[in-house]
Amino acid sequence: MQAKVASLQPHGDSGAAETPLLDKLGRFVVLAAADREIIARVASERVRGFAAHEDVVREGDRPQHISVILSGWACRYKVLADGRRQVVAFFLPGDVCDLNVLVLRHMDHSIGALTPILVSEISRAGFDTLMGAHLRVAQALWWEQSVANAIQREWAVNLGLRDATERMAHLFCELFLRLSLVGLVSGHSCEMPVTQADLAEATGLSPVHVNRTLQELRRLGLIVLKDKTLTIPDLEALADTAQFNPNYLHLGQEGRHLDANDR
Amino acid sequence: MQAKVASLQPHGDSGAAETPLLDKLGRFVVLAAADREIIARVASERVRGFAAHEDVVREGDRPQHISVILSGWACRYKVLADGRRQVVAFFLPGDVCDLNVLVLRHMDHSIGALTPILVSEISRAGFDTLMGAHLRVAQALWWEQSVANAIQREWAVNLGLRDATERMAHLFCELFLRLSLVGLVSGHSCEMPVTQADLAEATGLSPVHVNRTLQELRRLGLIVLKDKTLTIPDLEALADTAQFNPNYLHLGQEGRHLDANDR
DNA sequence: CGTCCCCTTGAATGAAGTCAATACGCGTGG
DNA sequence: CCACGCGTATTGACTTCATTCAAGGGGACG
Repeated sequence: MQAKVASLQPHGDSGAAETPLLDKLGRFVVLAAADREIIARVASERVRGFAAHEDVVREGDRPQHISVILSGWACRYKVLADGRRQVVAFFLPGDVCDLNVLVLRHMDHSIGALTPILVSEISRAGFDTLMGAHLRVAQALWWEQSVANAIQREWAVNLGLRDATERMAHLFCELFLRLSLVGLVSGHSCEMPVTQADLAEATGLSPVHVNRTLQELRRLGLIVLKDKTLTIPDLEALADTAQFNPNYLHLGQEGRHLDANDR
Repeated sequence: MQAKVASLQPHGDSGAAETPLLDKLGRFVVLAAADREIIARVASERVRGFAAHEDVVREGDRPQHISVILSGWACRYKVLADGRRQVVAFFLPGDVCDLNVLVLRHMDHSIGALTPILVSEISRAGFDTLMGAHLRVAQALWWEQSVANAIQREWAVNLGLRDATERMAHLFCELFLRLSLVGLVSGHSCEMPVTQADLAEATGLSPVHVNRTLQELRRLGLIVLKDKTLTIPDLEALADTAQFNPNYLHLGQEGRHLDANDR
């Protein structure tokens, strides 16, 4: 009755945690050594750290660079005039924060650190290098951006029609798979370094109800969450209660035909 | 107390309704005559009609072309295994349905007509022509895509933290401004050719509650909605109750510095 | 040892959903 | 011309899910 969850197995814990971006891009296109080298170089030009709760970019800013998360978690959020906050995306290691700041000049939202983070700041010039010099890299970046958009759409679905339990379960499924892409799950566990209040802002629930929802998921034996560590004993089962369909993450090696070595 | 709504005046009813795409793109970059000509040509190669409620593309498909709405309204939606539907975007005349189908091969959602529509189907080849031949056009398409993503984010905010009244009001503000971009508002009125059930799927509310919410907005004198026509007597007032901040639509002529004639 | 942050729990309230009945147009065909 | 059916809009009564308010507990850290 549930759509196929063929690719629910965590993906490649092969990836080295130091190069989450390479891990991710390499999952879509087959990068040549030169490609990998140039990504690594551009992405290490300027590295910056932020403390938890610090803003990386703020609404209204006109950033001159793109940020890539190297370690830690961040989020994209918007604030209404009366202070209500909604997190509309989580950024995990390897995620590119905002490719389109280069075309939309003013930020229409903010990006904040959820935990202490390290980000690589890629300048316009560095970006042009990436996009121009190597076709495969440009394609990979486009793909990463497209997947981010797809995730954004799925969040709308999550907020629009899933109840609290499904919503939390869905978020956990997504984060678990995304973390597995960059080698950050081990066995059935991954880090979950955010507070219940953070989860509340991401799911549109109240902190109190997040707490109750987590207890419900625990009671059902679907998750173990303790000491900032999430364990999912049975991912299929969790996916089932979440009505989670991983297709929107486009994990299917869709771009593997774009092989840098096949010319 | 409300963020500046400087650009709340409807934009340029100058645009001819026959060329909504040109209207929109021309709002970002200044297109040369040759640019306009090539867009018009590519966009008129293959035109197709769909009846209301017909699907333009379905989840799982691998479309070989990009669709641009010429007339009528469509939507992007997702369906859960148990049949629950969530609309995650409205497409109005001039909107490009999905630039990234060219990189993400399988559709992770469907696109359906809300009213009878005419779409222009741009093939991969036509798309390459657009992107390759004229830098300005490529930039304009990127911009259109980026704005679409920004809108998607705002929908998440809408679903996550606004109550029913604010949510409906917000949707109306957005649609009104987007329609004004393509010359489809006259005075304080625009078409609203969708049913209350459609609005329900877009706002994550039940049809019954949409009805009550509409009555509430009418009672407050914020909208007149009758015979598929929406009239907003006081856009500022509606925007205020919606906590609507138009910045995410990026109406500010941000790309006007990209002038095709300034070389 | 106190303070702060985070998590937890309970009880009361409220917003939106569900169910069900009714009403209104509108086109179709008898 | 009228009866019928269908999709859409409306209304009322009841239920449910989630929020709010308020209080207490536990651990980390100065």
